[in-house]
Amino acid sequence: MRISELCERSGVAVATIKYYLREGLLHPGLTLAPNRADYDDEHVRRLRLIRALIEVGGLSIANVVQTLAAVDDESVSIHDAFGVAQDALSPATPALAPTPTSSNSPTPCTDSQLEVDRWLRRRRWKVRPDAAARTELAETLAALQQFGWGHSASLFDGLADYALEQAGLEVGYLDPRQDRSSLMEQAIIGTVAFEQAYGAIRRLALEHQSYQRFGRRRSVNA
Amino acid sequence: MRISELCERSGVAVATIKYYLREGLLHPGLTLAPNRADYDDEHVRRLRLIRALIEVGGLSIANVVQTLAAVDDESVSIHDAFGVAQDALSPATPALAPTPTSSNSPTPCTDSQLEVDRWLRRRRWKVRPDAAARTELAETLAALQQFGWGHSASLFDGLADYALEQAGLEVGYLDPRQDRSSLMEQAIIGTVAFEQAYGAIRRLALEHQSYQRFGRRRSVNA
DNA sequence: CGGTCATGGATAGTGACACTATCTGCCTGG
DNA sequence: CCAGGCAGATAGTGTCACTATCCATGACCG
Repeated sequence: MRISELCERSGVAVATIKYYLREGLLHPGLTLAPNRADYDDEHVRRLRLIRALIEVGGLSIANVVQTLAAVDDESVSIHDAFGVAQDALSPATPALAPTPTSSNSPTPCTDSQLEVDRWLRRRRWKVRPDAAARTELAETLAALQQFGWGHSASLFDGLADYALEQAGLEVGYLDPRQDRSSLMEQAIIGTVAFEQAYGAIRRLALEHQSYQRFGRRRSVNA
Repeated sequence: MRISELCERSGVAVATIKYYLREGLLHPGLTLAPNRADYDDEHVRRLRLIRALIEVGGLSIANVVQTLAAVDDESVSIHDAFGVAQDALSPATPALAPTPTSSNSPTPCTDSQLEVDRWLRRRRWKVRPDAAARTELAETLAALQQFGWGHSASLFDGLADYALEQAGLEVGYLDPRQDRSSLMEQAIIGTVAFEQAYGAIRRLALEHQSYQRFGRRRSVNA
């Protein structure tokens, strides 16, 4: 099919498809002539994956490139794919110490980092030492502490018990007998989409619970 | 204190503080003279909140403005604050039907939306009909369905049970006898930070579980 | 066979965003 | 009394994800 048909089927604008081709997100079509190329269902499928990663997962183009590279690289195992998807989802940390004019250190993040690392060891979770989520969790812990939410990483124990269980279900859902690329796609979409889903559900639950506790009397404010 | 001291104490660059003042994120200091203004601990505190919302929650400046407006508006109840924080966290939906060159409809989102709404009714969750998280969840569900993860919103039942429990704990942790602004801040930070925390923990758990299932034999790929 | 028009490929431009830099006069502390 | 920090205003920067324009080509249509 030609690019215009690919556009129609995927709902992605032609100019955007060309952009994705340039950036290497989408494999080039089969060139039939200098002004002719042929795209197939694989391209439609890939575009769906790209859009899902961007719209649902909120990934940047660069992260999508990395993730897709892992999908296409036959030497990357499913397990590694989870690592790739995980790191792509973790918001980029603005590196260490941007030193904002003053070299003052409002960064108790090192402490939190140590605490998080200890906490992971206690739980015996096998996680790469350089997993991006470690840092993210440390920063989050630091923020929570600053605003009066507990003090230690054991604050996360309940969360972690459940996350472990949920992750087990999710990983178990994957059927290793599927063809590799489907499996990869499913693993990656699962990683990003369930994360968004839990976030949304959590916010809905929070609203519901706060209604039960603080609501009913409509904003009368004493 | 003057702006340079505020900068030192908060770790935010002077130029950035000025920017926040312009954008209305930070209340102006007490003007003592055309070239003199006085800032206090409230400003330091507010800057901490702003940075936490931006760095931990990933909120845009515009969302931070909205959220802080709710914090400062005495007529907004705690319950409403959860709603505000929730909507600020939900990624902005690119409106309805951007019609990307073709008016083809690759949007089964309406179906998912109906399904999500029915699902919420079944659970008897009291949630604003226009809560942003509803739409977000519908889009996520659509994506999951496309890639072979189940079919109905009951996919989320387990997630929801746990989220409800967790949200109950979180809301229960707030002490209504605290002064209003602290309570608001704590509620808002809790909303955004626990969401990030769960995301990070979930990714760590996923990596651990996938290691148990697919790992050990290092990426040998058959 | 000739005209038209979508296409592939390249390059440049756009608008949003979150700052960042510069400039202009002031005060004010030393 | 004057060097220097400060408030306030305006303009500039870099990144990101597209989007628009251009050009030469060649497929399809009559």
